[in-house]
Amino acid sequence: MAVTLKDVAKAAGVSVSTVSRVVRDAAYIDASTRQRVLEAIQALQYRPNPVARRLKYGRTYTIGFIIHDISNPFYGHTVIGAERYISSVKSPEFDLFILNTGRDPKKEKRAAEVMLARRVEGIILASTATLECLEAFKELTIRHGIPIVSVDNCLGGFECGVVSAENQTGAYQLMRHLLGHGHRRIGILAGPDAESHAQERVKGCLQALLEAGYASDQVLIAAGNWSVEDGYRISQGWLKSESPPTAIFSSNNLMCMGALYAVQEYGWHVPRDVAVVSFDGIEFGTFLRPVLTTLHYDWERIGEEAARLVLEAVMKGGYREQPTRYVRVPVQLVIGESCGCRFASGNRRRVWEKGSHLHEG
Amino acid sequence: MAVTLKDVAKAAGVSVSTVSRVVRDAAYIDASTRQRVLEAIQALQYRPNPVARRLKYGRTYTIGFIIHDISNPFYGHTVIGAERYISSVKSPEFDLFILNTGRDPKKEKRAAEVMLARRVEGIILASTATLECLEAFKELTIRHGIPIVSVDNCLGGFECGVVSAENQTGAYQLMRHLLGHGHRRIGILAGPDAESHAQERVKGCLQALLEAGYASDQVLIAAGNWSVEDGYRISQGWLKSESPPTAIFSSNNLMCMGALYAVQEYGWHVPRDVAVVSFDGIEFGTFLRPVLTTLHYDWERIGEEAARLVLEAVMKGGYREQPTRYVRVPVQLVIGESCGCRFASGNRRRVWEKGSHLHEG
DNA sequence: TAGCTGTTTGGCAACGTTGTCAGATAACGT
DNA sequence: ACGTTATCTGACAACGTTGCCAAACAGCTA
Repeated sequence: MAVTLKDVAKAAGVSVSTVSRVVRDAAYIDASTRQRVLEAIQALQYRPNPVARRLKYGRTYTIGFIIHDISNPFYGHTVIGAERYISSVKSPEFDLFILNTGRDPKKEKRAAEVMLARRVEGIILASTATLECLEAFKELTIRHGIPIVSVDNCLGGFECGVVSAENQTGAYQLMRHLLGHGHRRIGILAGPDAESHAQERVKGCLQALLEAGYASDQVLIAAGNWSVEDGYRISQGWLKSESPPTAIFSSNNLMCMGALYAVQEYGWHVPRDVAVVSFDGIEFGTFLRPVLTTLHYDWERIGEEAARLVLEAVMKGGYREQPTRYVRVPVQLVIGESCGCRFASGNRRRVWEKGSHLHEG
Repeated sequence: MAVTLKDVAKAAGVSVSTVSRVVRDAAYIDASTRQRVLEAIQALQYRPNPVARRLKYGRTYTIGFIIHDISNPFYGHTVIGAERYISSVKSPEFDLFILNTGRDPKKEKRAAEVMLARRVEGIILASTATLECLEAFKELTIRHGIPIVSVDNCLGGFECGVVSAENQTGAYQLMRHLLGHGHRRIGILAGPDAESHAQERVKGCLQALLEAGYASDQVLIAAGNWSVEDGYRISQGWLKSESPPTAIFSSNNLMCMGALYAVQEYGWHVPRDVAVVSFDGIEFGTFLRPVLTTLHYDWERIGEEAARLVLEAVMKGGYREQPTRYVRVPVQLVIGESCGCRFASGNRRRVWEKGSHLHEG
């Protein structure tokens, strides 16, 4: 069906080896022969068969991307960044094999096996790995030598790359800004204890609180699983308690939306009755009222860096010669109205214009 | 490096053919032999090499997914749906090869060539194909026999599958609902003229307007390119005109956000001064104030149907025996506050609970 | 002329599968 | 005893590449 080297060889009146050499731009080819072969390739519209190449080289040139939820725009941006980097690498060209685990723990558990079956050469992990899965991924690296780069989560127990935002200093900045408005009682919506970036964000918060001289009974901390539901549930509990917080710090965007919903349902107003800020922006968040005060960072860049790290490791044959590497992506405080700043809404600029986020300093 | 049939054969003391037969579950295998082979497979953790299989069969078992913007949650849902369907099909297993074209016309133009180079067997097209690209894709189908399924856009000039929402009847419903509030002047933010679903949505609008006895000078129609910018620009123009609309119908979510922004910037209030409704919901749109009145439909389902159609065509060897097929996904009117209904906000339910959208009738 | 080096080619065996073909063995009816 | 059939197995040639090896030939030097 498709045009092969053999067809080109016949058309050009040379051997298959010669055509292959021209295609691969190898040395020792007569100029006139090359010309003839190139013409035949052009005429027949020959395209090398990547499958045959892969078999020959015993490699798949495939990077697996395990992702929790592509429909979350932030992860979508990560995919875009990773795809951009990977498609920018020519010879050899790599494929991205995307596996969306959704919220299905079964699928997440099977992810490692799927990756092995597809024989991916490296993995980008943008999924909250449970302890059980962690073991499986550890095995992938240790027994099969498949390098792993984790997005926004520092996996323990084995060598892997990590790309994440400046979690601690970011949370510190955001919390500091919030505290500038003088709050008596702060609620912190944390992520799962087991996840390193959740810890880092809490750490940054506590650092700011400590510096500002807050007492432990002025601070509420509760861990959610990053979901809207948990943000809602926890915030609701706080609001109904006898001393509700005057400000809520959410560790991610989804929980923040849950918090906003809870506040609104309770009949309170943001920021008049309770201030709300969030690590992570919200896609099209400027259309929310009040506009959120958030910590903004470039998710495409995160995807790009993850792809770079994993490809570098693949080229070098795993992490044997490359120790765990961390890449930190800078964050930027984006001040909106939800923190209680006196910012007039007329001051805002259109957020869909790239790079137009307001920032402090 | 990796375990091959040969290794298993040696371990089990049989020939490669025999192992292959066991793996493929072929007939004529002695029970005890099969047992021995299976044990060897288990012991050595043998996994068939998909690359070798593909080469042997001369197929790639790959479906290309050309997507305009994965970071748009709606397209993200489409990917999830397509991925779910494709991964549900076993023997043979197919891969999804995702190509994000972004807003880069160059990349979009090269998409067809990339798909040919990767030798995909079918294509899902969720990208606004320019006329130029259309020619390239036409060639893919006609000359190379690669079936194409278009998402939300009916490509002309060649046989292909189409999956889209009930555009016309949906727009009709939504517009009818809007008209129920008695408007004197309606602005319609349309999509590009060249795209069939843009036309269908306008058609539905006009149908409702005609039925309601609206005169042509009461209706404004302007075509945008689905972007926030265009929605903003066009709406701004309308608002500044001498007789601004009392209601705006947006053909998609992004343009609607632009419209909301323009209205707000102009100092008007939705829905008091101008009502706004939109085809397409907005991810987490219930967190917007006022809550939008929209037309909701299941994007995962769209991706699923697209994958089903394209796989069916691939199995049958192109569209030769299968005429163009349309799949229409039902829509649902979701009534919020932006249309001017008296709906109290307390009535709303939490939208992140699946399937909890309010609907009429 | 013979021997060397350098360039240009084609042949061929892989890579890991699959499926055909033929050979081997056992079980059957005549 | 024979052929016939059914069951089981191994050898082998593909699939489209690549890269090694050797062959062929040119242009050198001695």
